[in-house]
Amino acid sequence: MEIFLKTISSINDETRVEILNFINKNDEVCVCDIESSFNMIQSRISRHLKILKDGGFLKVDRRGRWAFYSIKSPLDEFRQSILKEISFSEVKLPELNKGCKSE
Amino acid sequence: MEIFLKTISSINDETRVEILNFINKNDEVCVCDIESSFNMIQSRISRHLKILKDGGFLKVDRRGRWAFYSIKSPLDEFRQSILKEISFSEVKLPELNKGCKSE
DNA sequence: TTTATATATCAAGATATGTTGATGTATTAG
DNA sequence: CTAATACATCAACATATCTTGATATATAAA
Repeated sequence: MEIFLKTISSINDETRVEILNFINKNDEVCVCDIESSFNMIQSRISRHLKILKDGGFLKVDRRGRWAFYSIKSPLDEFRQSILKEISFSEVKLPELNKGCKSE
Repeated sequence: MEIFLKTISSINDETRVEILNFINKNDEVCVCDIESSFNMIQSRISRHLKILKDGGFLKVDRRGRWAFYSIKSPLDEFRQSILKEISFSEVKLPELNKGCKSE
């Protein structure tokens, strides 16, 4: 039950659904790209990413000073059905906007 | 998006997940049966039932002075997958306890 | 028609969650 | 080593949600 509710609460927020859909469509993105694509401050993005990760949807790969987030793989059937439902739900999908100042 | 979030928020609560699972296992129950099976006050049960109904999971059939709740039928694939996941999630399932004083 | 039962809804208080700005940590460029 | 960049976390405030007790409505029994 705990895991189920953690999964559900992680997607019980408009911003997180949009971020999850964004990552799902863009394969792998770093925090500053999400930040500039959504025009939201970094602490907000970071918090939501943590919740989505704890909800079992995302994985992180830290390379250099960046944290690259992508859909966890393999993803169980239930979370897959959620991603599918989200992609059918006309969620706002901003353009990918590279926000990092270095490389 | 609105519908998706309404669906998700309706199951983002331990009590509602338990009630939903309870109704799913018992086919059709009235409010006072849920009230006495869960040992919760009526206004609380009533509120949660409304939210689950608005979330697209339940339907009501009013007969006499009772309101009988059951799983909405037909149920779309996404909500079906949620019910399935709940039944796999070791949710507390109280005994059906008839709570109505009349008949 | 008066009363009891079944259910719904509302207001108030308690609790949980989201947003922001500040600060902490890690990595890398200079 | 110092400074800049990328990211995480925390405290404070704002907002949303849940619980309870009171009240409203509807049905049916007496």
